[in-house]
Amino acid sequence: MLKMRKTTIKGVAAAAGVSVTTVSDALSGKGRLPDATREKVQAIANQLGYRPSAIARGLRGSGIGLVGICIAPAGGGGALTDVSYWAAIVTHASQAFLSDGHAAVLLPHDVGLLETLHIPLDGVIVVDPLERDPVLTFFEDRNIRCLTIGRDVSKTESIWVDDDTATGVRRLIEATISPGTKLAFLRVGPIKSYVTDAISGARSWAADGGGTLSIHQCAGLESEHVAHTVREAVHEGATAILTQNDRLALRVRDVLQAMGRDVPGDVRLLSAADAMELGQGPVGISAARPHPARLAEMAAAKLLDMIRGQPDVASTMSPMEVSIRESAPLL
Amino acid sequence: MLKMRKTTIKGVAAAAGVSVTTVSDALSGKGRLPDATREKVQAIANQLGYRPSAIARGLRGSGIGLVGICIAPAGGGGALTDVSYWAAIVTHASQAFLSDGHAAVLLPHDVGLLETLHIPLDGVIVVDPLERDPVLTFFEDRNIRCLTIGRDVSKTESIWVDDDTATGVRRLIEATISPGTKLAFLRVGPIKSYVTDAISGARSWAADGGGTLSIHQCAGLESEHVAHTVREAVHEGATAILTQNDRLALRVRDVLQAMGRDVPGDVRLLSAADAMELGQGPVGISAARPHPARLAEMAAAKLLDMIRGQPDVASTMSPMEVSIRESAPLL
DNA sequence: TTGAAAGCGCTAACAG
DNA sequence: CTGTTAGCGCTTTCAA
Repeated sequence: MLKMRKTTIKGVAAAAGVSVTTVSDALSGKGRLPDATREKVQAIANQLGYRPSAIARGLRGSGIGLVGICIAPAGGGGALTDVSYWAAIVTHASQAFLSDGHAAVLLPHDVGLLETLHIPLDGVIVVDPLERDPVLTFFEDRNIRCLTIGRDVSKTESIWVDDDTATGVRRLIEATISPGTKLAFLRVGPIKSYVTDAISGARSWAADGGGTLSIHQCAGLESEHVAHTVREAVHEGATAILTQNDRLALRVRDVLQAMGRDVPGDVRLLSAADAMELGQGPVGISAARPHPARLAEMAAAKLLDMIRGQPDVASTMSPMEVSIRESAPLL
Repeated sequence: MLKMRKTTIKGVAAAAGVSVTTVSDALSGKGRLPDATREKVQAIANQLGYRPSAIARGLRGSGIGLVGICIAPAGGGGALTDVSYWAAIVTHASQAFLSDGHAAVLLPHDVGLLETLHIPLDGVIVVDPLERDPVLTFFEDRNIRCLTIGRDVSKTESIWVDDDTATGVRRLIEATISPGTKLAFLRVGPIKSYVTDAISGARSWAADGGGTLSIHQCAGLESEHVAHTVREAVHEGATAILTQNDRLALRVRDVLQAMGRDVPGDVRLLSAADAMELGQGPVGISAARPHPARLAEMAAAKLLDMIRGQPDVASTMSPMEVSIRESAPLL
């Protein structure tokens, strides 16, 4: 099979015996040509298998219809539930972009790699940015419109979409933890906005006389680290544990069981981020419910607005519901 | 803040008092300019925040470094396990592309949408193509290099990477189902190559005197449909059921339990596609193990070879292991 | 060692 | 109604 040069607009023009303008107009529906000409040109273009070059078209100005999705790595070697969160965001955002004629490019959360990429992006969504995230600076530097799901707490000027984790967590605690309780918050991995928010939710509960709060950092998601931290918390008298996320909650549940502590009898267990898995197993775990799909759709819509040059795009907090389960039933 | 026009190579040239050629050479390392000139130009470019336009660069020929990933929709409103399969493929393929300077674009499995997209693709991976998949024709028509994970069984000329489901399933059956057994295969959803393969694996087992095989089509994944089909199979005397995939297997397990049939006592249960979830729950389900991550890496590597113009890219079958669990223990 | 100029494929002014 | 022409930003001969 011969590798012939792709047919260009010039080829079509020649074959049809018209000018390139006529071809361009005929195919794009601009300029009112007589239907006869238009159809003739279309027929010939079709027959020649002509496909306008997206690159050449993009060169004239407006970009090429590409939007990036850049996902920060999860806390502890993401598997399980990060995947479904992540997948929900990617599919929903991507779908929203598609229905606007844009396509989503998967971007690495790594400036080194990003620098090698040279892709003409109309905008980017960064998911769960870290504190002072260099990736955000990267996009800022090249004037690429950027919107985050979750926030870089160090940036004030940025536009974002986020779950209202502070309020969600506070409500979750109020509904399930009796006043005066010693509550331990368990963190793990890099600082993301939802963690900060969860902590401030818990803090506000404590500050308003709900109880006392202590914060514990887990070295990792491995059982031994989790066990160590849980022991520490329990030893200090905590009778309720709030974990940063679902995976940590599952580990804590296992650890408590192994320690012979009853959930919720001896210790109540909560998670700041829900996931299907929390509903399964011996003792379902109460949690605040993030809405990745909704966030993704909002983020995509807003980013598209920004791309269209809309001036008044604002950040949005999305309210959370809570899932009450056996690990911390209603008071 | 002023919205100034982006600095182009011309701007840099003017600012540096040299020609555009010099700028181009200085930045791309071509043509042996004196280091003095080069550094000076680079400094100025840097200071002006100059970023060469990927589009303009691509216009000269070679494309822009984009590769598509196009995933066919799963059987019954994909959730659960499709997600992890899908995610493994997307992340691993995308990573492989990145390390070669390419970026992955998420493409819809829908020619209508694809037509609106106009993205300059160097190649595409289509995941789990359907029979006579129009999407494949679409890419073929525009001379876009295409490679599939799973195969379109109707296409002979195409290049693919696939699990060797036929052999895997046959081994799974041989290891767990005693000769002479009536085995029922349960299908659901669109025809994909792994289904065809699973069936031919089972057929070859039956043909070689292993037992008898009947094939049943489920109308959907809803409990009532599954229950209906299972009842049908059991009524015909089947004492072993092999399902097309994990989700169907989970449903069948529930249905059998609801019918008061013991697994594996009354009926042995197998799945042609493994997933983490099959290892959980009251009775773990034996299954053949697909390797999405490995397939994705192989697919990406091969596609990149094709893009580089390598002539001898061939299809590959990847061997499967099996997971033996309680639903069908070793004979 | 450097610069001028010719495109790459397409669209949008501007003439005819 | 249709054709000519001038770019879009860059790379790449080919001269100077």
